[in-house]
Amino acid sequence: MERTESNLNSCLPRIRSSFNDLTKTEQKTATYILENPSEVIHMTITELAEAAKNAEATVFRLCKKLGFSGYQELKIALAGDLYTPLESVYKEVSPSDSIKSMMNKIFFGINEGLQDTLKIVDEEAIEKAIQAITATRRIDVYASGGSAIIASDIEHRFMRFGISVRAYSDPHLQIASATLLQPGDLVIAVSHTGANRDVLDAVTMAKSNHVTTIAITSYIRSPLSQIADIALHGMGREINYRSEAMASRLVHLAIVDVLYIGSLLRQQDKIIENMNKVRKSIAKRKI
Amino acid sequence: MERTESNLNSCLPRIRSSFNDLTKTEQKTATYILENPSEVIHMTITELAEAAKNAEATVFRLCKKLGFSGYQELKIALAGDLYTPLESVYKEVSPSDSIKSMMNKIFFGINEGLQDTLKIVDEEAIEKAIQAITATRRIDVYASGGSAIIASDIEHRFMRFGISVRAYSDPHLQIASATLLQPGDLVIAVSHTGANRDVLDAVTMAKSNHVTTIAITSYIRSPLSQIADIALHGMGREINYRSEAMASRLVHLAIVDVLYIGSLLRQQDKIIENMNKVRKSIAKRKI
DNA sequence: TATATAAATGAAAATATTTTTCAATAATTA
DNA sequence: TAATTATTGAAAAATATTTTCATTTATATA
Repeated sequence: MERTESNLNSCLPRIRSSFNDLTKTEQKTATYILENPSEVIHMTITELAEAAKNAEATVFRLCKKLGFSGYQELKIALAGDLYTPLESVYKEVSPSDSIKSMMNKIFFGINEGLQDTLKIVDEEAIEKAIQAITATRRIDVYASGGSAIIASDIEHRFMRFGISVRAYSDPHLQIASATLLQPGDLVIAVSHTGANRDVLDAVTMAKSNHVTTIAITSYIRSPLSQIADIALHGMGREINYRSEAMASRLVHLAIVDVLYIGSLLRQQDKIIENMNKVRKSIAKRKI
Repeated sequence: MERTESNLNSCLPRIRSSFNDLTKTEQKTATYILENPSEVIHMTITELAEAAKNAEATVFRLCKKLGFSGYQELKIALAGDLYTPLESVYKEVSPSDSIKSMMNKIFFGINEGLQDTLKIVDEEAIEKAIQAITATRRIDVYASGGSAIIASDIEHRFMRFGISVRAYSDPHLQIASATLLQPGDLVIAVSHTGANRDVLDAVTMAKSNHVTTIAITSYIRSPLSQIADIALHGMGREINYRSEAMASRLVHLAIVDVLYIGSLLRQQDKIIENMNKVRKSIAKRKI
């Protein structure tokens, strides 16, 4: 999926999110920028190239790859980043931390992930996703491993709309469901890495059936983002303690919230009726 | 290129304070910048000169006069001025909101929930919960509805510890599992309201089997919090659009992260402790 | 008011920076 | 291994910037 040029408002999160897709020399430059952002905003492309020990052309290609129109745009975005208070303090959790301190760091990391997501969000893609959701009668959700709970959440949430929503974490069921989909149906695929083979296969199958596909991943240039019709990214900077894609799943859930509320607002009348029904039934089970 | 010592974070204020000292044409340019800052950061000096209807040299002189080393420095400073931090006023999401604005509000609401949780957190309870988790060999997790995904997440996460963890969202299975639990086992019950009858029944049954119980809810005085041995609360202030416990489930997941990382760190302690024991035993043998 | 002086301005030249192109090299695939 | 593709940097081309300088405009003074 291609990116729009309209929302280029942040540089560092973008670099982090795309880092693995960069070439070796590009990574050298990217690292230099990540480590010396406040120097870079005063440097010419020639100076940066020299500092990062490669050619101007490489720096320029990096700019393009990150979605900027050129070096100037990157610098402008970087300057904006530098006044983010969040950029500053990020620490690793250590065994000697108090409970309070540990919680502080974990919660702060989550919030950072949310903030970064806000910066790199492709509003147009969110808009398209919401439109796709409000237009469909059936949603199949594919995910596995840690992302399976995101899929369950999507199932649980959108079910209230009265749409048929089903989450599949089993690869065979994913393919089976994808095979049976028809134009007008919708697939949402969730994967932290965006490189899960089973999910990719299922999405490919769905696409061959002319089904609209939405991807939710943490990496902009992941294979899943590439093949999906609509790609959404949560920038989940991770707490560095044996992180198991921790913050990212919270960020992905937050994106689900956005899709949910967005869809709700788009088709209030139809849905609110259903939701009230559901809420009343549930209330009976409560003391 | 020459370095500047100029303070970056002050282009617009600097223009305002120097405005009266500027010449007529300089003021024309200054006015244009004041009125279109977000355009200017993407313009070349030639474009700005044309837009403000005067020569490049004038624009350049303005830059110098304002204390910048050149046009680039002015733009960088301007980009810094322009950075708008996350909306601090929390409002309800409305259908007329843009995608960006909606996301801002939702993400901000989540962060507020996290911050509030930090404020009211019972560190002692967290500590006890972590101890209970690291001490047990079996965890059964009860939840239903929207909280079921929290339960799945707990299952998925703590499984990696090598403990037997099983999440039950089905009321019958919850009761069945609670009936079979034995002292030393652990129950974690998750419920947003803390008033789900089935979960309450299962927890009561578990307690009658002398099993330690941990509750994760959003309400301190909920029935579930009252009967559980250890009660954890996520303050999930909700986004006010027909919220179905939205932010709260993210906050609850964040609490799970805290328990997970906390347990991980404690186990590390335990390993070091064991190593010390071994070393001491060896020392004794040397007497 | 006319004139001298200083300040302001823009056109164009001189620099500097940026993009683009392209050939060489490295990596990958068949 | 050969063929193909991707990566890279040097250099050219295109743009952008700063500087210079002649001209214009304003200001002060006789």
